[in-house]
Amino acid sequence: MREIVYLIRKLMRAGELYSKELDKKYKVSAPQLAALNVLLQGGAMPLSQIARQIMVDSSTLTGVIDRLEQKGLVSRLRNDADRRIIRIELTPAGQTLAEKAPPPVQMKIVKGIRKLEEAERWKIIEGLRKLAEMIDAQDLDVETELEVF
Amino acid sequence: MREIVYLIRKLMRAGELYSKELDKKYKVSAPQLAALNVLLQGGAMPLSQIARQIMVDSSTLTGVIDRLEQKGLVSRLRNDADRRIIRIELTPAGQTLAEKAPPPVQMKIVKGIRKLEEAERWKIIEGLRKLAEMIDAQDLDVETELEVF
DNA sequence: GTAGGATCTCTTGTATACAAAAGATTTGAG
DNA sequence: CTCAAATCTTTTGTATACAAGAGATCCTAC
Repeated sequence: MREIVYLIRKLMRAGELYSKELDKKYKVSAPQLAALNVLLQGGAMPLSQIARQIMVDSSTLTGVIDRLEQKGLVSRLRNDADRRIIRIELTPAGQTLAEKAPPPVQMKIVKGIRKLEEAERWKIIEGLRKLAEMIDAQDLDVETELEVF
Repeated sequence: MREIVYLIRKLMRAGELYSKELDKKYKVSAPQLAALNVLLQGGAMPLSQIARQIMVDSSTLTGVIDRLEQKGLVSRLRNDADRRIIRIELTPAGQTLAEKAPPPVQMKIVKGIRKLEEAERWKIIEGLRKLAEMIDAQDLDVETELEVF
């Protein structure tokens, strides 16, 4: 039980360190790469849609896109039909990078997973699913749960 | 495979939202509560030791402790034997809060886990362990793994 | 006893991350 | 048609988070 919390924290930390590493070598962090990948898969799209896909708040993504734009990897295009929407588009440089670079975070795990038996792989997925379900089922009500302690 | 990444991200996000919720209701975030709990268990100790236990960089923890100190939940005590070390100590208010409040993050999951069969619980732990091993085994070398793609 | 390395905390700089609210624009209700 | 609600992006404010390096202090080898 305590161990579960510990392990989750460990995964989170590994993800962060990985992102820094990526940033150092490729000048692109994990969230930035995630955005590029979404654009590579789905083509130009509004910021809000990217945010949904990578599960990040739009306000967070604004900054991420800013940095990608500064590096010339994406550009913002105003849509004349609906002027609220700004479509984010890969530049050629962004396209190249997105194609060349691996899916963010994934990589670290990918290599390890390849070595596992099918059964082991399932164990991981099932376990994570259970955790995710658990989190979905409960609303974020802190109060109620406190009484358990 | 993609699903694993998605699920991990989901867990991370749930953790963040949980922390904000906690902060709103108890004026203490998850990392702050984690620090308080370590102090409750282990008594007054230097910042670096707390950092190790909650797996956070010392430079990060400095800010966390600052905020706890501002709220009067901990205090910094200079050690005369070794003047580099500053022992962090729970104040009475901090002690009360740490005793009353649940272990951070844990809670959300705890409630769900209680409902699971032993076998299910094992599946989760085994899965997470496998992931964690995987991450330990590999160094953070981005380069090598890139070639796979 | 002193210089160099080790250890501990803190500062600086950058990047996430969220909520809340502001600003611009579109849409829908009446 | 018009005004309010909804939608989309940004801004603002706060909290993590890390690395790199600064500053203080201790310890060890010589």
